[in-house]
Amino acid sequence: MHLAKQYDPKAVEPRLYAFWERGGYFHEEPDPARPPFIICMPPPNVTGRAHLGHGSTFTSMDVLTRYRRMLGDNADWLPGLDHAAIATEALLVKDIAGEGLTRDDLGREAFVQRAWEWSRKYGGEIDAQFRVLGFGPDWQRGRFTMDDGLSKAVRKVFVQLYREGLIYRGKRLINWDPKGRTTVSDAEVEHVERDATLWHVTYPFADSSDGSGITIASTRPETILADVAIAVHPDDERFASYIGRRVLVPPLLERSIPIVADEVVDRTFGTGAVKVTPAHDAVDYEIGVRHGLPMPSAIDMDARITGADVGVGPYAGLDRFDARRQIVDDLRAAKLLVKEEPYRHAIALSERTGDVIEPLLSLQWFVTMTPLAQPALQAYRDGRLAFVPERYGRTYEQWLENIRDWNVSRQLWWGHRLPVWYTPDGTPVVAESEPEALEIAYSEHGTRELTQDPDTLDTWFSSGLWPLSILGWPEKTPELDCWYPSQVMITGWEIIFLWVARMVMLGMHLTGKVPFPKVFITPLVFDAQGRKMSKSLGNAIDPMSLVEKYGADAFRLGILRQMRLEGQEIRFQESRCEEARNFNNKVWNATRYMLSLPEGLPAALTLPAASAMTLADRWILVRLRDTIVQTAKQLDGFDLGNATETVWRFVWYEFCDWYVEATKVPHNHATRAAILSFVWNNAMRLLHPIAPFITEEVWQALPHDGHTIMTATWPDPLEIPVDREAASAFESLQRSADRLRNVRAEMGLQSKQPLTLDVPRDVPDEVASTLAHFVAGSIERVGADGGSLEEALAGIRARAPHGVLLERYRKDVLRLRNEVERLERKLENAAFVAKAAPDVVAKEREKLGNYRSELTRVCAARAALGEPA
RNA sequence: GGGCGGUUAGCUCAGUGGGAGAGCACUUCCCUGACACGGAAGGGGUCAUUGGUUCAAUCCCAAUACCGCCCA
Repeated sequence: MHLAKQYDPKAVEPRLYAFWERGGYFHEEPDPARPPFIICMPPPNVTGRAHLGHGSTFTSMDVLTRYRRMLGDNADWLPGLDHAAIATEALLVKDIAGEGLTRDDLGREAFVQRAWEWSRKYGGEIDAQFRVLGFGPDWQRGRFTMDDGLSKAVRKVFVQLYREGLIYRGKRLINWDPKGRTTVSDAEVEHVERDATLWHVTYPFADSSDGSGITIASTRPETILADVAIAVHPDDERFASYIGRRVLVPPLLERSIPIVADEVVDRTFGTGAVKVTPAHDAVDYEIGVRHGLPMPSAIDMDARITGADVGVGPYAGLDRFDARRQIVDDLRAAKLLVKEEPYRHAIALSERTGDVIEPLLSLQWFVTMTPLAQPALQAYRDGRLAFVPERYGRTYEQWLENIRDWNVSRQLWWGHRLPVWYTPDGTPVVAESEPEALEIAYSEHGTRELTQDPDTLDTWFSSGLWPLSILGWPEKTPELDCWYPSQVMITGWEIIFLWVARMVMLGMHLTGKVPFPKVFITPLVFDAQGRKMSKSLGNAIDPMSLVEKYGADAFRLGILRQMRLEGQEIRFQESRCEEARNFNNKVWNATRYMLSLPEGLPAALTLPAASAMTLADRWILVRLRDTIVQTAKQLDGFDLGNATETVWRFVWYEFCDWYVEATKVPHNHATRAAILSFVWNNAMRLLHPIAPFITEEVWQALPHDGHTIMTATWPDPLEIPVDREAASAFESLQRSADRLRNVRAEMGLQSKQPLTLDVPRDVPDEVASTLAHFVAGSIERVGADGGSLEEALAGIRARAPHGVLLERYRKDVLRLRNEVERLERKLENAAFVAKAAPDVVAKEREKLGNYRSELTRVCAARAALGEPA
């Protein structure tokens, strides 16, 4: 069999993925006889593309699913797509604008039709990208949040919550996204610090014409038009006499409003007096409610000034920001603007469109959250729901403790339409279907005339049902029986509120069960300077381009090795992928070496008799066993970065650097083919969840059982014989090799010039020649050492010019004396011996003994060269 | 304002209550019969600062400084 000198992932990966998919290895049926291991994929946006974030989150899911499948679990990773209403609709609106059309020109039906076409087109694209990355969810079970079954679940839940009194319609202050032309929930608003201006504006007293008044400070003068009061703190002596008086609203001066006292006013902000605009500010809204103030609006859903509720004079129809400029100018002209100061404050932006959020009073549908939040909080507090890393539990807890009602209606067309109809007099009828609504309308309201609410539901409403609906709920399916709750939810911290908490609340409310016992929060990916990756910064890296350069396995390895269990971010370095490509090449070439052995490889994976094994054989088996145990422990604890590191180190720094080298020594030939095959087969299985492609390719090329490594069993450490004494002796050999290589380097010896080693007669030929190979040395036998093999190895000296050896000994003596002195001091300290743990003291004593005997050897060697000790 | 992270080699980061490690980068040597996407040998750190606990602190505790994130 001929294998190319360099590993070429492009020649391997697509072929193997097709092989897996054809073989149906990603698919699983519910099997109550085996422990389930179910992960629901956070459904990517249907218009989305793979990005580096998928590198950490989705690779983690793939690794864990593959691992648990090999362990024999009933493992399934359930994929899907989210209809992502705002994002998709925004794209569509932009697209049809290119044709000179608006959403309304197209009409609802045609628009939705078009959204479906887009979904089919783009949904296929991200799935294809996931295949390139080697992700292996159970594609046959893929679901889309707009599918019939899932839509039915959404309607059912809405109706149920409504009938339980947990959904209501009300006029409340909502977050309006003018660009997206829809409301968004509190969780979709981000606060960003911006430079702004604080304008100090005087409102003249209505009852005097001497020009006196009260001055307030505001960053939003355009909302002055809808002011209904001025508020001051009740204990603020500066304004005590003003309370109850009225002022005129500038710059029109056509309306008068009262000055009220409210505890919420911050006396240190601005002038200490604030304007109150209940229809356009959350804090003002609360003041308005407390004082029974009217709540007129002056800004409409186009973010333009409107005179519908209140006189707005010449400003009617102006855009909110134009109106701001105009009003400031007019205030200045009227000498009512007393101060303009630069001011830095947080403004609210829509996470979906980036537009400045406009708080508006609007009639919308809301979910009452407190009754849903209580059980979700309880589940966390009594441990039925746990976060990894734990600290994210606090985030979850605090959000639920301060939860506010959830505005779920969206003024979009793409999404689940509200199952709400209105009678001619505006009475809402909530039902799962139109026929049912008609029935209710007739029996309860005596009419058959209904109009459906035009709004759709917040996308997260359907996402919140995902762990249930993906399994067929509300139908009773075998999948639901077996696979709900799932075992772990894996996602990024940015959607703990938007998604995780809502899944828990809805899942618990509908089934009484927490949808998953564990939430594993993966780090977010940033660029190497710690900046968020974005198109505008131009620092975004397309995972597809990394696969193109290094291969999917290298991409996965590269990003996994940058994951830290406790980390909240990865500063992504592309060099890590390059390193991983080199690692894969190493794996490939080690395989080539094995395939080139003249004696060939055995047909079966059997180990030689223990008595036949060499020192190196015994060592690598011990290392393999320890690696298996450690890797499994780390995977079980979601510590994927360290699990990857563990396998990597074993493969490269132990197996390739030491064991493979040892097998080149003729004394080690007899057992090498069997051990190499056995260890490498195990190593490939350990590595497979992390780097699925190359491990499959190598596994297939070497002795193996079964059709695919995907369904091979996870290595069992108990099947591996261990001889720790031999392993420890081999480690002495390694230390000897390190020391002797240093002598070689200090002598300036070229690699082809042999270094002669004085090896005691009682060191076996196999061991002596292995050491000689590592240092490119030749062996001269000297008198027996008499001690253990380990001691003999530690004492092996090189034949080198006296000067070189003396320099080496000088350094050794210095180092060893230092250690001996340090330990002597420590052990002479009565407090240490008395108070430290006995095993610590014993260990320190042993260390001291070792250093002393090594020092004795070095001194003796030095004396033999004629130097005083 | 409340909460949470981080500060270890030039860079990105591991790590442990008993005198600190990796990769990249750097220096030197080597295309040794798997691999130059490789091998070998090196240089480089008062483990942010200050106090405390302890026989012993880079590690635990407290405060400070700086960087970042979340919530309001």
